[in-house]
Amino acid sequence: MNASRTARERVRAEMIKEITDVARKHLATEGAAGLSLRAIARELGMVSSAIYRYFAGRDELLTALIIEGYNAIGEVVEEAGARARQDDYAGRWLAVCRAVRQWALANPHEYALLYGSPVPGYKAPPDTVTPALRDTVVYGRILTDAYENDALTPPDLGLSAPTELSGDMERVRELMPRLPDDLVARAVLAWAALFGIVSFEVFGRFDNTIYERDALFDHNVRSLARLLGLP
Amino acid sequence: MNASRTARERVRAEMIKEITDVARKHLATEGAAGLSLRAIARELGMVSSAIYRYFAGRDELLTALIIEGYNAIGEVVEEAGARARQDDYAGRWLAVCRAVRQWALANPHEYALLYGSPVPGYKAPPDTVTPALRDTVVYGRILTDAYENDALTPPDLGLSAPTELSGDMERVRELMPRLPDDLVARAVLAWAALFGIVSFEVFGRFDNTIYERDALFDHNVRSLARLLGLP
DNA sequence: CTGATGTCAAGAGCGGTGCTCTCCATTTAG
DNA sequence: CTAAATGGAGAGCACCGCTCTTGACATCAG
Repeated sequence: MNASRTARERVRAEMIKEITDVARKHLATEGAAGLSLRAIARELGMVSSAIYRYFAGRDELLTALIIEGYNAIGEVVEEAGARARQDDYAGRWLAVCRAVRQWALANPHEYALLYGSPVPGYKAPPDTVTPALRDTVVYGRILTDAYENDALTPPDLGLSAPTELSGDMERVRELMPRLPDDLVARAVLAWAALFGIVSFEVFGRFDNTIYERDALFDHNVRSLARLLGLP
Repeated sequence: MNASRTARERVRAEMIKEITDVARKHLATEGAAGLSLRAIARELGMVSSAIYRYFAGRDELLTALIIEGYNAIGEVVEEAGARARQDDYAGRWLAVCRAVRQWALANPHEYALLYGSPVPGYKAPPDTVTPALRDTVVYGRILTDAYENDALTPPDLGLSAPTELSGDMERVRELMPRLPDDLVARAVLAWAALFGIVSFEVFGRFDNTIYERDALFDHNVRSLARLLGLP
């Protein structure tokens, strides 16, 4: 009976996978706004109402795609970070940044779904939190590794993080243990800057102006590395 | 006859303004995806098809809102930059950054429309280009002013912009004349970083982690100022 | 003043959407 | 074997963008 029950659940899981596969394909071509349950059902040869046996609605399907997306970018970032020589912290940072950018350029609509405007009316459920942090975890580990091996030598900017930030910095420190507040603040800045650069490029803000995008990206990311104190 | 024709055109212009006003209100509450021509018409007490006398379709209305948005943020940025002491370049930079952030926080949906994911299938017409650059023009002027008064002393990061970027940097230099390539590259980085930070905050990426957002923003923006060489 | 012209609101209608509900065949569990 | 759970199909609701036709009205030329 356990086997038969598993049989049903297996076909159900397969159905869910088919739906999300088609949905991801539509998302890639049309964007999140163009994601239509009816179109998905049509492509799967079933009627639209049948989709509701598997997803409570459009939002739930979107959530599944968001989680998949975070895991996808998290995975490429993890792999990129792992491929670099582990004691080459700047190299790991560069690899991570390139992985983020490459994935974003290859999957612009998914990137927009994850890092662009939030879908109005859509509230991210808690299950998205962990996948959403996969890439950031890799980033944090690089910084902590570098810091513990005395490989972080950030340039003095004549600034230090205000003490009122200590609570916030403490929370961020979960991702990058042991770093002092000043460095945590810089880490947040660099991470936000990375996605600012990538978003500018993916969302078309470089059109008709910047053409040597690989070179500019690498250069900017290296500048951020220096800001963080990576050699 | 000219007067009468103007009379007609005046009521037409007023109609257009009423439509965009209502549309902006809906945009602010529902977001771009929830912008409905029918709902706008309903609120104006007319039938949806009448809207098409003034706008060719949803996209054209969206374009009007985008242009208005760019002008709105451009205006607050211009004013903020003008209010600061003109020889206080770092102060002007800080004022501009704060203006961007404040406007974004006050108008999150409009900000998302301008700097978030592009609306799928929507192609920005050329009329949006000039308004889109209003804020950036202010930014460029600050940098050029500072540079010409020898007030830009960027820290040496041991990097210089690769020569293949010279063409791109030349184009960007239209906004910030005379700056050397290295500084132009840093300027692009800092500008993208600014919008990265603001987007993180507006799009909810700081939720449950960062609470002292004013302080963190100011600190990060000051760090960027140092990176640019602003005192 | 009259007739032609241009403008615009209204309404009907098309094809699309998310979502709900009922009906029914099949599969599963006891 | 029977009762319950499952899931597909279909109809239908309210909404959407958009198009087309119709009729009221204001403007203009003769």
